[in-house]
Amino acid sequence: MKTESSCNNTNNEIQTDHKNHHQQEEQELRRGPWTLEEDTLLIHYVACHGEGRWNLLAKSAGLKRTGKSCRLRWLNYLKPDIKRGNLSPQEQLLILELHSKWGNRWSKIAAHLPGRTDNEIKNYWRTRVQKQARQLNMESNSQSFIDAIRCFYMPRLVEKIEQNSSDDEIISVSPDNQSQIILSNNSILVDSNASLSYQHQQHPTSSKSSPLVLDDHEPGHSCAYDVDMSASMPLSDVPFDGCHVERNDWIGNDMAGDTMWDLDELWQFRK
DNA sequence: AAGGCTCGCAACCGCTCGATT
DNA sequence: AAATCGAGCGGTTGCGAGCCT
Repeated sequence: MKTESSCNNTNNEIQTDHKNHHQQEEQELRRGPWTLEEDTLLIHYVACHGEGRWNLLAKSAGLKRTGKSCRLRWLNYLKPDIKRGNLSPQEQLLILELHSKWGNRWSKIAAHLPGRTDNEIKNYWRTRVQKQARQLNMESNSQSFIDAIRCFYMPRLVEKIEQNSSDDEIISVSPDNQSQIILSNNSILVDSNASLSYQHQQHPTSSKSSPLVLDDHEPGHSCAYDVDMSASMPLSDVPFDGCHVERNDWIGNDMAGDTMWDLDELWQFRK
């Protein structure tokens, strides 16, 4: 008959063994970039058994990865319908619009962009859009920046899209077919609830259309700009309270050649 | 040429939620 | 009802590539 202490010893040994085994498993788990072999294993396993039960999948497939890691690798990289390459102006426009509606609901936004992942959209927002906010000395979630997006960047995107198409064009349709973005002559209509509509208007001092009016300024000094709401789109009832930027933040920065955030272009609309 | 810096992207982490036991 | 587990989400980090000085 075992004494209590011997039972405890046995239990302790079992617990220690279990702990060691667990630690060993933890140590064996791979992290970091996926190898070609791992990708092949995962693709082959999913092809044979389908997605889901990721922890089980990881073990069964012989992958020394967590289920989470496998899931992420599959959804963000290996899945066959993943789109690669730069986001088109249409996609960028849609992201901006949907983000204004839903905020950081990346997966929800991604659901409206076939082939794009939530991770990709999140990265786009953080690296491109938030960078612009920083350069404007704005909070990326501030009303001022939202208005700057609506009043300047989104119309720019619409222009770019228009340059590539002459007729009415449906840019995007939601998965449930309840909403869509339609590009028409000089305007863009977003979703069935008419949450947003753009009308391009001619700027009085420019041959280009723009709702944005910039105050005059001296190079190297701070400047302020305001949006001329009379020349703006009807969507925004929220007053744009202006912002202050350093010219040095704009000129000579590496975004000047960017297809979306052409800051030199922005300066052309100064009074 | 080389070292430092910045940027973009892939991957990880912590948390939450819903289903199951 | 509580515990457990799988899945998903959003925030954050780390690293490689390219750029700058």
